Amino acid sequence: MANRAGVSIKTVSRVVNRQSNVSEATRKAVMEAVDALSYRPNVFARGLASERSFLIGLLYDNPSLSYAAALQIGVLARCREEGYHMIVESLDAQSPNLGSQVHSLVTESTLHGVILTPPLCDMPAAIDALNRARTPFVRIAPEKPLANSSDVRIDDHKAAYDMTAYLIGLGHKRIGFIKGHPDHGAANARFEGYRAALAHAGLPLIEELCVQGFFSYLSGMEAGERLLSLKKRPTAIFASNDDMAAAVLAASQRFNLKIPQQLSVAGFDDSFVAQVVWPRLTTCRQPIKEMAEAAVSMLIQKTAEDGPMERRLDHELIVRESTAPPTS
Amino acid sequence: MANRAGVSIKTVSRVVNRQSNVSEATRKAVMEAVDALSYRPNVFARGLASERSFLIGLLYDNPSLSYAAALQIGVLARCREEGYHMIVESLDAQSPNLGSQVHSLVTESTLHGVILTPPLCDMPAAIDALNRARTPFVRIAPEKPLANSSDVRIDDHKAAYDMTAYLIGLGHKRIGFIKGHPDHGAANARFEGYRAALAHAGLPLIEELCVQGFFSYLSGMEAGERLLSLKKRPTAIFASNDDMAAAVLAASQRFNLKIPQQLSVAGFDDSFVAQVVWPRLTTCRQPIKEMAEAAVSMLIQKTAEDGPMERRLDHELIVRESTAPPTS
DNA sequence: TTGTACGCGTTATCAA
DNA sequence: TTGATAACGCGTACAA
Repeated sequence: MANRAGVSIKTVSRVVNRQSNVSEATRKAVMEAVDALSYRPNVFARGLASERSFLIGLLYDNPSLSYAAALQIGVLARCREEGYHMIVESLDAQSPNLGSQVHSLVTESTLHGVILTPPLCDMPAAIDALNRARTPFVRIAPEKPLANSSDVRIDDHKAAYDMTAYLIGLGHKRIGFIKGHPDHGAANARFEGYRAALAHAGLPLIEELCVQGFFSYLSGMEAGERLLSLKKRPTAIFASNDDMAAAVLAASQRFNLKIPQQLSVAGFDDSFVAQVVWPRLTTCRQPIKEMAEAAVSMLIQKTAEDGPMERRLDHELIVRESTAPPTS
Repeated sequence: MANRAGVSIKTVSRVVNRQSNVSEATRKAVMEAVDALSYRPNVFARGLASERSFLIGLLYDNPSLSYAAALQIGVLARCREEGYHMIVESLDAQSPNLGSQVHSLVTESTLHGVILTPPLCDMPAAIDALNRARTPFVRIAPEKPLANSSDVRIDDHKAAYDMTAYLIGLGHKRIGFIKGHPDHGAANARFEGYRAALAHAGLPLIEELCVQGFFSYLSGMEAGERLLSLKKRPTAIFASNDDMAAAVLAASQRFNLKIPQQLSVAGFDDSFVAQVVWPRLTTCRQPIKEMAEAAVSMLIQKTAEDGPMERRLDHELIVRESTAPPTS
């Protein structure tokens, strides 16, 4: 114990926890001892004795690794600043016992808070379990706001609207759309944004130009091939994420289409692949790291019962080489 | 407590920990109660009372997100099977107080074991700290074996040798090589493998064809541009990982080079990008997920003091569309 | 095969 | 402002 090295007994606790009621003199003495012995309060003892576990749970079931990885960077950064740790779990959103899995998880570890990523954030079973365990959570990019629940998101509707409007502004009239995974709220919002932009420009929504994808590269490939096999193919394709857009790029190679001369391709997320494929993707940047940081901050501040908060961050249209005016 | 619901008191502990000395009858009774009350032993109480924390730490400082992400999938899978949890921390390998950071981390959390990824696995400060805290650890793809330390790896030397030999077999004689980050042991092993294959084929090692990269896309881009600007440019380029190989693909676009007709490109890892770029990359598959699983298994088995183990997994040459015989 | 007492390192409560 | 003491929920050692 540092108390021996210092002067007092478990006033150490007060110092470590930055409580008041400590004289500057003893505080200093304790801090020195802490440094000298490189003392660190044991996480388990803390967790056991108090409510505070200093553990943030990141729960995900996401086909896109890059999305989850980017999220983690933000979570880790904030955790480090605040002396928290991140524990990550992958769950199957479709599992019938998702609820009990989540419940086990949080009661087992008495997590300080949980970050729910899509599509988990829209699973009633998960949310119920969290509420039951009285564990604070914040949802990332959920389908719709929920009473008594915090979330952080971008305006997916507007983002997709902006992208579509940009393509229309380029002169495109036949714009294909590859939808995202139907379980993800953001996917639907993006499709609605696309529709709204078409409508606003007086362009018809053409059924055969809207095909279902699932955010995965493979699904993007299939969707892309279907769109490019059309008798009247689109002059531009807007995919709901970058992985699928990259797949469209690959598919267009098979059809011997020059990008962007014969086909414009746009993605969403501005993930790593967007900058790695050739031509680089025009896309919509989602500030994933910042979203993660905001989520952690909300969880930590939540010590006081402030009620649910919502935080909406800005997206950004990133124009690169995969889009251009149609040639015809 | 489930004991009330069941019959006995803390025989629950025995059942939960799968100890012997429990009659089938009581075991069943307890299990039912456990299910009924959805009881979960508290991680903190366990960690405090025993040595076992059921927490595996994954420590990384890796420029490549995809590598870390792939690793996590494997770790998570094994953890789930064994009832462990994964806590991940990102560290700065260059930080002067890396040692104390690692030390804090493990003493704070009494981690059951730690997985050290490159380049952390070759940092004496980190290893010392772990030894000091008497925390078991296994190193992924370290530079060289260490006394008293477990590791899991592939044979990077042979893998690079195989790839180089494949390119030579195709007829290439001027094969550029983009090195990986010098802090990563695997990077050096790969370069040596490349050299050995050249030597074995009686081909000279041409200085200007070997350029330094750092595993990042950007560094691959710069290295690629340098190689392609050469008066006598190589007919093939072998990059130490896929991110850099993808960058070479992009760079070759600027030079108006057709892949693979005018330039063959090979990568390493078989990461997501390898299949997403066009043409898809010929690469060397590293079973990252399996390596991670093996690492966790070693950590968990290590309950008994078996001494250090080494595990070497197989690599696999994956030939795709980015390589072909030279045209000249 | 099962139960009892004790302690793990910290925080919380209440006195001093 | 500080210090004693009792939890926190479990595992371990030993007794029954």
